[in-house]
Amino acid sequence: MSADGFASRLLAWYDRDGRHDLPWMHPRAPYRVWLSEIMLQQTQVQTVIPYFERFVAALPSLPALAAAPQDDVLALWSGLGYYARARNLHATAKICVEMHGGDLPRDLDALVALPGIGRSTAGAILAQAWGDRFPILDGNVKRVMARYHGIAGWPGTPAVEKEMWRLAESHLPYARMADYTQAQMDFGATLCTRHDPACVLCPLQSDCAALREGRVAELPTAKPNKPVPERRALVLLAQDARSRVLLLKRPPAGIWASLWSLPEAEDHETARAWFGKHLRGDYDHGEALEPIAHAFTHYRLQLQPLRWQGLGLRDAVNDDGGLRWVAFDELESLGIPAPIRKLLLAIAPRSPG
DNA sequence: AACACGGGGAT
DNA sequence: ATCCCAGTGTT
Repeated sequence: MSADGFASRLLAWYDRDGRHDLPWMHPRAPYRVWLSEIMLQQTQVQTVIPYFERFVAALPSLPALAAAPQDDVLALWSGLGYYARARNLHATAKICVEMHGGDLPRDLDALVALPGIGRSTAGAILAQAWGDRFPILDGNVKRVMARYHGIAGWPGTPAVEKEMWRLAESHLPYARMADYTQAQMDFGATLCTRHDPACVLCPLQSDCAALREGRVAELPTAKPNKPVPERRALVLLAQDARSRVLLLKRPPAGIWASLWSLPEAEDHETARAWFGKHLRGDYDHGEALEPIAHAFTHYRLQLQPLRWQGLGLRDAVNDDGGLRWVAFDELESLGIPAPIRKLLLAIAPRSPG
């Protein structure tokens, strides 16, 4: 074990107080570890668990994922956010079937070369799936390193991050790498938390710089914040005589890439033009529904839905591959942005509200 | 170095 | 309201 006792103390804590029953641990197979690590990027454990269970039930192996249609993968991801993760996951599965015999490569650089896998995720996969000796540097480890070593400066800056990689590497044990990796994440998520960490219970309290210096609350240094812009848009909620809803597949890049959503327009002029080109009916008969406010990390979005019923498509646009009438009972099989899904469920027949 | 990329939970 | 989370990819 490393000489300073960091890892051995963390492992002893993990044996008693860590989480040993997370779904991706039983079995702790490479495919499941990989999937869990991707889902857990910027996403908390309790959010991920039901998505993970549903995903592995539908696509239990890497080759099964590789063979699945993209719409199926996005439907399984729908509501989890950061949909590039799902597209990269799918792309990586195909590459692994093509180049690595249907398995993930057991090699750091080969993993990092795959879409959606950076250095931290690659280390987490190698350590948890095979016990290989690589560090991770996620938000938990950054927080623990900042406090334990008294490192000031936002961890997103390259200089701070580089120093933290070095420190994380310096603590690696020579055995139990899978448990050690899980231990760090459990420790950061449940004891050395962002707010009100349980320092009195901490196995590292005797050597923690932040605790010694009374800087626990101010470390790690918060990200400098900037004002977030607001964007407004109209969304067109067209229904046909059978109450089906007209959905449009979004472009493969940008926000909500490749998901099915409602047609959007910047203003009424643009909306009217789009309506006239694609639909038969009277734009001015649209009913304005309650606006939807949706907050992203980097901007706020206010959507104003306009609803029409009993419409038809113009004959000429039936071949448009990105447009589709969708019945309410088909919604669960498609990848749809969370606020749009919520809106559609609110107007569904026999729905609450 | 800064930004894009979702959604939910905590305060 | 605001922050931030088991980050990565693009510019």
